[in-house]
Amino acid sequence: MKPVTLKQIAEQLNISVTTVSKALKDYPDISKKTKAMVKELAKTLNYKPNAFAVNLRTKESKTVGLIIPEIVHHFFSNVIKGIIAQAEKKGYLVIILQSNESYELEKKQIDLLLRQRVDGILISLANGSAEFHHLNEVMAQDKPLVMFDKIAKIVQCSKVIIDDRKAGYAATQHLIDTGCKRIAHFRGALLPQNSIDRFLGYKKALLDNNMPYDPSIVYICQCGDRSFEEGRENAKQLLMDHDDVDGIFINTDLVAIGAITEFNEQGVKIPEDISIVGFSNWFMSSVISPSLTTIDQPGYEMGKTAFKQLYKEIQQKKKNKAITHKQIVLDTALVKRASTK
Amino acid sequence: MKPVTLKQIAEQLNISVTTVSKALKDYPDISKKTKAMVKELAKTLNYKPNAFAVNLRTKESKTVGLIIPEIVHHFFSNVIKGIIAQAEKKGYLVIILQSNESYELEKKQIDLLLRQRVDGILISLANGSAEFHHLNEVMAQDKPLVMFDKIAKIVQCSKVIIDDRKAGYAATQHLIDTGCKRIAHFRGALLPQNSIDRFLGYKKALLDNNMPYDPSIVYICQCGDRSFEEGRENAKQLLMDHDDVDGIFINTDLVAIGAITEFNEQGVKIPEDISIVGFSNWFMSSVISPSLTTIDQPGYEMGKTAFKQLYKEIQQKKKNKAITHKQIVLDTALVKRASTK
DNA sequence: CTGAAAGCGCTTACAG
DNA sequence: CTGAAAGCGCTTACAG
Repeated sequence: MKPVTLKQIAEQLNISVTTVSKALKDYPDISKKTKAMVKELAKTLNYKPNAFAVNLRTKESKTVGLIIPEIVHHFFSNVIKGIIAQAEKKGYLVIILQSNESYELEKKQIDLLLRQRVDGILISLANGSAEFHHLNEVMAQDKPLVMFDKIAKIVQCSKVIIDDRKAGYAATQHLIDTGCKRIAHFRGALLPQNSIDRFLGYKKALLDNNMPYDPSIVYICQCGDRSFEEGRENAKQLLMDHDDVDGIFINTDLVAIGAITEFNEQGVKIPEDISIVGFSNWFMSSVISPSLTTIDQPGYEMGKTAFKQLYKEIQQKKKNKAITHKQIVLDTALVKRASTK
Repeated sequence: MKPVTLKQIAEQLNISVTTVSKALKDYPDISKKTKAMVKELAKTLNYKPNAFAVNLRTKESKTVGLIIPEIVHHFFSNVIKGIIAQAEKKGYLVIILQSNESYELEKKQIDLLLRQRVDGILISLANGSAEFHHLNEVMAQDKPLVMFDKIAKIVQCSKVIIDDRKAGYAATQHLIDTGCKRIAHFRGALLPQNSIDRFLGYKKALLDNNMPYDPSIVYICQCGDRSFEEGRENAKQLLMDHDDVDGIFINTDLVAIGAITEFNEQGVKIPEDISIVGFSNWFMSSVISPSLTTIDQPGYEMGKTAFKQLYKEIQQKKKNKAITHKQIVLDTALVKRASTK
């Protein structure tokens, strides 16, 4: 059974396609009688407008694209949920693509979305992305672009982020306040702005408290698929190289959970021997033992906010107004649990 | 900057739109010279075909819809990942919608996807869905539909599932094999087929082992947003009502983790006082303490398989062949950990 | 209040 | 080897 078209309705009713179209959209210049007649038949025939045809005419797809590094991820799946919820409210559909932390894929996916003529794009960058020509291309086409969480400062578009530096500072300060004397850091990969900023917050907190910054107790993890294993490995290495460390600020909860698992197995007491602060407040951080002190990062809200901003820019563009970029910083909060004193 | 069209390329080259279109698609009846010329200019101008126009002509959208009860969910996010990965391989985009376990929303979303003229739909049902007219409508339009995980037996379409009854049986048998004498069950909501089947597997294992089935130690949870809390509440109730229970088979890991948390707090020893088997093998089940024995449910593979089947049916439809429905059952495995003896 | 006509950007059967 | 023409299903400015 092929979908019903306006033409079929028009023919059955012996009126023009124009009138049918206008009647369904409640144009004021159509008689009540005609409207009622058309609407009834449309309902009976289960008419659904062909989105392609509408889009082609109106140059609007009511669809946005979302590129995200990883879907199986507590934080990002909350962001997705927020975006989809907000998009649905405004009558938009969301096409989701996973970049797998690959710059090449990300580039290809931007191209796919542009072909698809989405009305706007939401993106959280892959770790590997250090070159942004593909993003500038989006903007060159006057297509609204909003970055969130993993952003590039240099790209001129709206951004929704948290203050990673401040949050990293708060996490480290908490370790200091609870008596830690030698604090290590498991940082994220080198490129992403947020792992840089969390690290800088860590460093600043140390210096502000007259504690020496020692690069030999800063460990790196890629925070991809192997986050949990990286946490274990770094913890193991740390115990071997620096058994005087009594606190660690860890870039991501999943890495922190790996570290906790390793410490538990080796009989290192948390927080007595070593205190740990994570980052992101994944659900599982509240149920492991000891439960993890961490920084709460509002994923759902970030998704909602990012879509709202994108929507605003889409509207601006529709009205031929200049698109105004905005940087929105969401609040984070330290969640104290059992992994710190 | 507006997107470049075929017409613009044609004008610049002083040839027809037809020729440009054919050249870009490597039709054999276009000269090599023309092809080279067209392709070069297309590249320079950064030409991207307008998907709406193509779709309108070809009646294909190269897009599929996915409706899922919940996105922030270890199992489902793995399914999504599998679907997207497979879709990308075949050049398809995926529009994701979350039904929030609501039948009304699900119905509305099916309608949205049909308007969008997606080439096919993948769905895992909301708990509340007991009426399937919206799904039959999809099939009435000859639109391929594949259900996965949360299915309705009565709907005539392809399905990708696990054998929940067998898995529930295996989980319960494991409790029996490890010495449990009185085994409770925390089942899922009443409607979904898989919570029914897991329950039936539990029941059959009891009977096959000459153990009495006692409905008073079967607790229900909705397994929605409040899974964790439901696990705690049920565990608390169980301790009050039936302190002779020494084993529980729990419908979902997240509920089981709630129960474990409650037992830990109340000083009930796992597995000495009570053994627990969960279902789904969420990542966090391996890191909590005690780690949770559970049934591994292959989410990523389920997503891949579901898309593959959908793709097959889309191809069949394109060739005007009859669509052949298939029920695919994926393997599960018991993962033994510390919550059972 | 109604409708003929143009056009969105493509594809493809057909003619030459 | 190339191109004119029709058409996919809509929307909307315009005429009557």
